[in-house]
Formats: sequence, C-alpha cells, structure tokens
Amino acid sequence: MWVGERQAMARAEKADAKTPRERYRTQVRAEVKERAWEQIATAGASALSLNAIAKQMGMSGPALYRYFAGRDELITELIRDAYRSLADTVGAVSAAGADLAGLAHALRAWALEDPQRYFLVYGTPVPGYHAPDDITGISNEIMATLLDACTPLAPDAPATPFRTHLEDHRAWAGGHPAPPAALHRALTFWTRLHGVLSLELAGHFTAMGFDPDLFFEAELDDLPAR
Amino acid sequence: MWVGERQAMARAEKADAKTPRERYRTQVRAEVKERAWEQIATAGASALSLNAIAKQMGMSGPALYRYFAGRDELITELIRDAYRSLADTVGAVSAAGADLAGLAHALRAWALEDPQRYFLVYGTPVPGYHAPDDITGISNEIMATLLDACTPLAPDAPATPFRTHLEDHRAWAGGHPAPPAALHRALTFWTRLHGVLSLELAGHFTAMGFDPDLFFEAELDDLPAR
DNA sequence: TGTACATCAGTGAACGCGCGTTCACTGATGTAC
DNA sequence: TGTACATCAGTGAACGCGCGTTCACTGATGTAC
Repeated sequence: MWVGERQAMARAEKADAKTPRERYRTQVRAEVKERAWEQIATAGASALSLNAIAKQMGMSGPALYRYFAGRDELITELIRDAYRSLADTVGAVSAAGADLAGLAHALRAWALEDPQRYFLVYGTPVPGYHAPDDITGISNEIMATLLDACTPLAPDAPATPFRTHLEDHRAWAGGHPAPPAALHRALTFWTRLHGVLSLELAGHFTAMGFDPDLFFEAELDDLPAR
Repeated sequence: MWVGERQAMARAEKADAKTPRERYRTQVRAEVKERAWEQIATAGASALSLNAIAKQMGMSGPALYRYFAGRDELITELIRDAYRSLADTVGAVSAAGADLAGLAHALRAWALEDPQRYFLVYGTPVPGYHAPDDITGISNEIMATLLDACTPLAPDAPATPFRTHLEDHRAWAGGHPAPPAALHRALTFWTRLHGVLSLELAGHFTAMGFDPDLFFEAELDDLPAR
C-alpha cells in the first residue's frame, strides 16, 4: 500500500471521535506492527528491522520514528500486544463458560495461529531483556482466568508437600481465593500444555510421525481431576 | 546397551595419537566454542559474532576462518555439541541404573547448568533453519534412553485412542521394542518436563514466589505409573 | 470566506557501527633429504 | 646434522552490507481569525 492510499483511507473513515490525523496515526502504527509480525513470522524476532518494515511500506526508514521511539519500543509493543491477545482470547472463552479443556483448545488454536507470537511470550528469553511492568498485569490476568477455571474442581484434593508450600507462596495468585489444590492445578495445566505446545510449534514432532492433535487430546485427558 | 557407548569410545580414540599441530587445532577450536558459549549465555544465540570471539581471544577476525568455514558452521557445531552433551548425560545416568526420576533430575541439572544451551536445543526455532541430518541421530539416541527407562513400567496399561494410534506411528522409536504405553509414557515424560523446565529457565517462575524445586518434584510425583 | 500561521508526515543525506567474508601476505613450524 | 622446501597460523587491509538513529528540510494538512 502506498502513502497516498493510506491517507485517502484515513480521510474516508468517518464517525469517530478522533481527528483525521489521530486516526491516520493509529492506522499507520497498526500497519507497522502488521509488517513487523509478518517479518517475525518469516525470520524470527531477532531479525526484525525498522528499515525493512519502512521499505516494505514504501516509506523511508526515518519516517517510522514519527510512530515509534525506536526498535526497542516497537518490540516491547509487540510483546504487550501478544500478551493482550492471549489474555483476551482466553478470557473470552472463559466468559463463554468453557471448562479447562475448552481453555486448552483455545490456547492451542491461538498458538497455532502464529507460532512466533507464542514464542515471543513463552519462548527463549533474551538475556538482559526485561519486559515492562504493565505486562506483569496482563500475565496475572491470564493466571486469574486459569484459576477461575480450576477453582470449582475437586475442592477436597489431598494435601501434598507442594500444595502446603503453595499456601504460603500464593502471591502470584493476586488475592484469588482458589484453594491450594486449584493453584497447583492451574500451574500444572499451564506447564503441561506449554510442554506439548512449544515442542509441537518448534517442529519437534513433525519428523516423528504421530498426530499432534491426538497427543494433545491425550494429554488433556490426563489432566488431574478434569 | 546402546549405540551411544561405542560412539563415545570412538570419539575418545580419535583424540589420541595426534601431531602437535592437530592437537593445537582442536584446542583452538575448543576455545572458540568456549567463548561462543559464553557469548550465547550473555546475549543469546542471535548475538553470536565471529569477530567478537576473535577479539576476545586476542586474534583478528579472519583468523577464525582457519577453524570454521563461517558463522553457520560454528552455530551448527554448537547445536550438535549441545545435543551430544545431553545424550551423553542422560545416557550415563541411565547406564548407572537410574529410573525415570533419576533421568528427570539429570535433565534438570543439565538444563540449569546452561539455560541457553537448553534453549539452543528445545527453544524458539529460527524459521527457515534446518539442523543437519546427523543431529536426528543424536535426538533418536536420547529418545531411546527414555524408552529404555519407560519400557519396564506398567506393561499392562489400558489402551487409549492415542496409544493405539502410536502402534501404527512408532517410526520415531527407531525399532525400539517398547509397547505403546511405554511410547506414550516417554512422550509424556519429555513434554511435561520440558514444560516445567523451559518456563523455569525462561524466568517465568521467579516473580511468582514459589519454589521451583518443589514444583518440579511435584510434577515428577504425578508422572503416570512412575 | 479567505488568509496567515502552526502542526506534522515524510524525505534524503549522513554518521558510526559491527557484521561476515575475501585476499595477498608474513612468519613460524613441521618435513624430507 | 644442517639445509631446502612445504605447510599452515595469523595479520591487516579491504569490500559490501544493513542496521539504528539524527538532522535539516519540504510539503501537505489542520487551525485560528
């Protein structure tokens, strides 16, 4: 899409509280991110380049500095959006009354939709990089959804060393009233699904020959006290 | 016993009976890799740079081309070494008679020793990169060790859809005579431990407050028919 | 309503950087007679 | 044993590249009177 066309589209949009310039800004920002995701999907997050995005959009490199303070801000924004998207996805499914299995399928669908987006959230960390604080909030939101789904299950689960440990270390639950067994179940749900999913997304199953869907389903059936 | 031991012996033989120049060569190659690992641990694999390594060793950049055809060959070699190290670690523990829990602890220790090395094997894949074929062999070796450990357990496990599916899709087991339930158990062992481990290594537990050791132990206790 | 001014998107040139990689060359080490 | 030659490690200059980022500037768009 070339520059004039974008401007024309922004002008054509009506009935918004925003000024045309503001609408144009958000639109360009969105397209920059769009191209960024494409680039990440193609060559990985470490290959993301502002200049390449600009070229792809038919603009010069420095133009993007009107929209992002720099490469780091763009990446941070993408990570934030990824978390946000996951939290929304899982939150919507939960609000629609899904059980744990429903959450699991939603999570898997979200991951398969864009594997590199999943890895931006749960993949190999870059040593030294620390995500901004507000992302912790979104992360807690996701956890809260899991806890909601786990709380009604098996309230009389037996105590174990880890569960009693969790009674004293439940800060991460952010005040959620889930019993220790539910906390444990949420953690297990999270880590086990991440285990299957990340290996599947990384392609470790492709050469092995079995059906990832069936394996995922089997792992779901084994979730404790589903 | 298995193929791995003979290969290890062959490698040990190869290190013998070398001319001084050959010994020097292997020594420099080893130091290059050493620095490479340090660099990866510090800034991640995508930041690995031949010139930086050379500078760190007090040589000029082009000197390294005596030892490696280029950056790609070095990275491939590092990945191979990582797989090799994991296969040897897990193979040695198995040869010493460890059970599944023993394997799990060895795996975790190996991962914690150098998280970025773990991620080089099981972390975010770089789109487009394909590991050379001989790595598949090492990967199979690791799987074989897991299968060895899983085979004697619960030979009369009930059939499930996935287990019957595995009966027809067991090529990845490389002719290993494990029954379907053992194949399933090996896969589950692998993915579940990867789930806990990779999230721990990526630092997702640190802000949560609970003790990763206890969680790992709890996950081990939940392994089916341990 | 038209005019004057302010705002802002986008450009092109430029800077400095570090990268991977090649090449012709020097000097040291090993080898054969 | 010493001498002549071959091998090989390492250097420094150089190439081309793409990156992030800054800067002064042009033109278009919005705003106030």
